[in-house]
Amino acid sequence: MVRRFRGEFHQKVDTKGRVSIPASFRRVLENGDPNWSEGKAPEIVIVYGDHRRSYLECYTMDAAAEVDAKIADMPRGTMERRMLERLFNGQSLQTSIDETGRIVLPAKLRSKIDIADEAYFIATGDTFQIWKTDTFEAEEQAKTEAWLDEFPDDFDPLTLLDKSGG
Amino acid sequence: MVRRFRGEFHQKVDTKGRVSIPASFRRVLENGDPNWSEGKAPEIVIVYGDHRRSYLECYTMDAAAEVDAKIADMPRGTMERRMLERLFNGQSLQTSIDETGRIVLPAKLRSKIDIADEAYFIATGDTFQIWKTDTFEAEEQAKTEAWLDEFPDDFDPLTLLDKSGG
DNA sequence: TTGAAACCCATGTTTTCCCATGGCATCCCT
DNA sequence: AGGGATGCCATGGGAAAACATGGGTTTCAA
Repeated sequence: MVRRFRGEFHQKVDTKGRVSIPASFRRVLENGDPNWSEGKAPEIVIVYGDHRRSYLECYTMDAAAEVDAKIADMPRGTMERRMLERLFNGQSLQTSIDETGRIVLPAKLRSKIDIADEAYFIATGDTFQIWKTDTFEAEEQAKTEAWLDEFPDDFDPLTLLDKSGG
Repeated sequence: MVRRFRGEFHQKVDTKGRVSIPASFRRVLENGDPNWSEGKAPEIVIVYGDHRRSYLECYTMDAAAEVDAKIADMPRGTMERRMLERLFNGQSLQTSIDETGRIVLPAKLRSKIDIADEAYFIATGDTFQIWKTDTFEAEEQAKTEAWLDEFPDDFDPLTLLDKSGG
């Protein structure tokens, strides 16, 4: 029983916006959908956010429900709650994976993250992200490099594990 | 079985006040109407409120019943209850979705939120709202920007989830 | 008796569905 | 150990269904 997304993949996007979800991600989505059973189509929540976000963040149904519950626990009428509702309920899309393992990314989402015929998938634990390859390399890799540069050459990020959370 | 509204849409409003309810919202309204069955017209409750409210808030029948029940639990004769009854029962409208997926927004409601030929729909979880596009952008986006300015450039609002609730 | 609401019909577009194929890894039989 | 057989996977294309939208005509109540 796989619970966490792992790995990175480059997938083709066809003219209709169809993209194959990497098979290993599908297993996680299936397990994370309480309504799913063998032979059925697992569902997924894709958060695209506002103009400043340049990638799509994808949630299993369980993970999305968890976020929804947390939002519902926040006091009504606060700016925080309002903003999160806007982002998570408004600027998002729920869809399902077809029998061939694909989803359709509507033109709106494709143009938002500026992808044409290829998408880059990368796991982030209990969600995964969809990027335009170039954007990811420019934005994220650069950030990572910059961050790592602060440490010695032989620095192992895993040493951080024992510092914070404990 | 979809229970929550998700997404945002721009829909045309014709001269008769007819608007298509986004298909994915219709699925939620159908599921949230105890009297609905295949081929029938799901009902919806639209709360328009007093003069200071610049959007329409739309409830499934179940969600509306839930609010009604909560109001009914309040002590009779209190100002709070009276006010909520006025808002929720008085300043609201129950209607149904026709076979082509549309509702009719009466002239009164259209002029209240000042829409002419386009309406902006945005999900907020167990309800959705209808705005004039310009109003939404002016009021809400501005608030959002102002709020986000307090945070770093790459701030992800979802980080707030783990701060408060815990 | 007129304006608005309800009803019926029509159409272009988008989305979904169904079918098809080549590649790759695995399994299994000899 | 070879070598097909098997099955999942990523991807493509056409047909069918659903969707958003428009227009006319009848109803009905003020």
